[in-house]
Amino acid sequence: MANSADVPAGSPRRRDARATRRRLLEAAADLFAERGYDAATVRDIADRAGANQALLFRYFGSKSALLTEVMAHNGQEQLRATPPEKLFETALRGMLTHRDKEPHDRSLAVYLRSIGGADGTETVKALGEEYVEVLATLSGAEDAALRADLAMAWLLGIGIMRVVVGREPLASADPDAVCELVLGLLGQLLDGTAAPEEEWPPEPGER
Amino acid sequence: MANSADVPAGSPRRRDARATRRRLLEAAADLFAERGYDAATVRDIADRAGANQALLFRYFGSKSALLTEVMAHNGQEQLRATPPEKLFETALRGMLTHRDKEPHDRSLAVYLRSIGGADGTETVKALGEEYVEVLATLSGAEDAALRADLAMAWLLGIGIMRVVVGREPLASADPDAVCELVLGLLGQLLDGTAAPEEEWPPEPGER
DNA sequence: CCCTTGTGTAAGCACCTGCTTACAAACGTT
DNA sequence: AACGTTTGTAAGCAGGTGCTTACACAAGGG
Repeated sequence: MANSADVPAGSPRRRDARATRRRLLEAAADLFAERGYDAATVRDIADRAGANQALLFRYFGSKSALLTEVMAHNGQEQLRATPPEKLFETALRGMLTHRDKEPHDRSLAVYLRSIGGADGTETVKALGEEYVEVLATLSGAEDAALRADLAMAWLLGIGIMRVVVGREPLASADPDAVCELVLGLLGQLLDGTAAPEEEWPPEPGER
Repeated sequence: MANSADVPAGSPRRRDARATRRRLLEAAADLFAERGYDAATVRDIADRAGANQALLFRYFGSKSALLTEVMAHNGQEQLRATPPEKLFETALRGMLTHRDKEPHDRSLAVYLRSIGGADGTETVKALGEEYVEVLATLSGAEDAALRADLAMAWLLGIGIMRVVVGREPLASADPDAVCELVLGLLGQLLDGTAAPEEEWPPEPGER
């Protein structure tokens, strides 16, 4: 942007802190999503960014601070740009259409691959909490929070099956087919029309 | 009996390879379940077993071989002792009534905490495959395998939410309440009676 | 008794981890 | 040109990892 004109077009600047910082952020998002937070090393991140790892610590302070920035940058755009009633489907489709090439939202992949980890996963858990809070607003049932947890659990499980385990036929299934199966049942769950007892409540309309 | 008199009665033998081996196996099952495979170190395992870590490698060869033996020992008992139609509920209740003190089946906890890991998780994935195969036999639907995957995904997600994330209110919810909510919907899923919005195409034969 | 065998132990090896430091080179300013 | 600041680099540190080696001790048999 505020680039000087005396530099040849191909190489904007040889020394550009902001570009390096951005490359590090990008590489970190990639590797966190591919391997999870713990398994992605700062050396690998710096290598993929074509930078020295000392710069990573100069610009971000620590590996966990890097994760925080990655999640803040990648994560909450989708969350805030999506209306609550579309949130689940959007997130589900985001996972189902997961492609490594496209610049898709990596926060879910980071979340899925980092949950089991030991260190610094507070940041990723925070993202999950935001999701489940939005989900809870969709249910009028008395135990809305529990139902939202169960919905989030299914979303999480489907993502793990698909992205990290890669189980077939789920991993290659048509996203539309999966969505139809899941969203129908999830609607029942959140609406409270899923009858716990044997006989269904005759009046579904408490909301 | 064949014990020398100068040894207290409680300790049968001071040098007992099989007892040591068993203690190592037990300690490994505990720590794999508590922290996941990657985060559990061989030093911690040996310490909890009250043994030297060199013995761990003498008896098991490697850490991943230890995991294999733990999963083979702990895992498949429940799987084989449970009739298919009860499998899902048994596994779900096993996770919901998760207590660290009781000598419950740890294989599910190992599975949940080790999935995201990088090394040697092939063994834990194999257990999941056995589960999903049994689940698939419960469904008469055409896409039984996909439905079984989705059921397994929910089981997995609920387990992760409960034992690794610890999200409330799910983590403290009454197991019966959760089972009622989940099993009802899961029955629809596997039965094929879960109807999405539109009516189903009579021949959904494309992939 | 010595000698072999099985069991337990301490120390170490090679490597990896996040992170730091000392230093070189490019830049902006004067 | 000389300076201080910013950007980049190489080397290293302290701690941890899975795993190995060398060795002490107990048993049991000849």
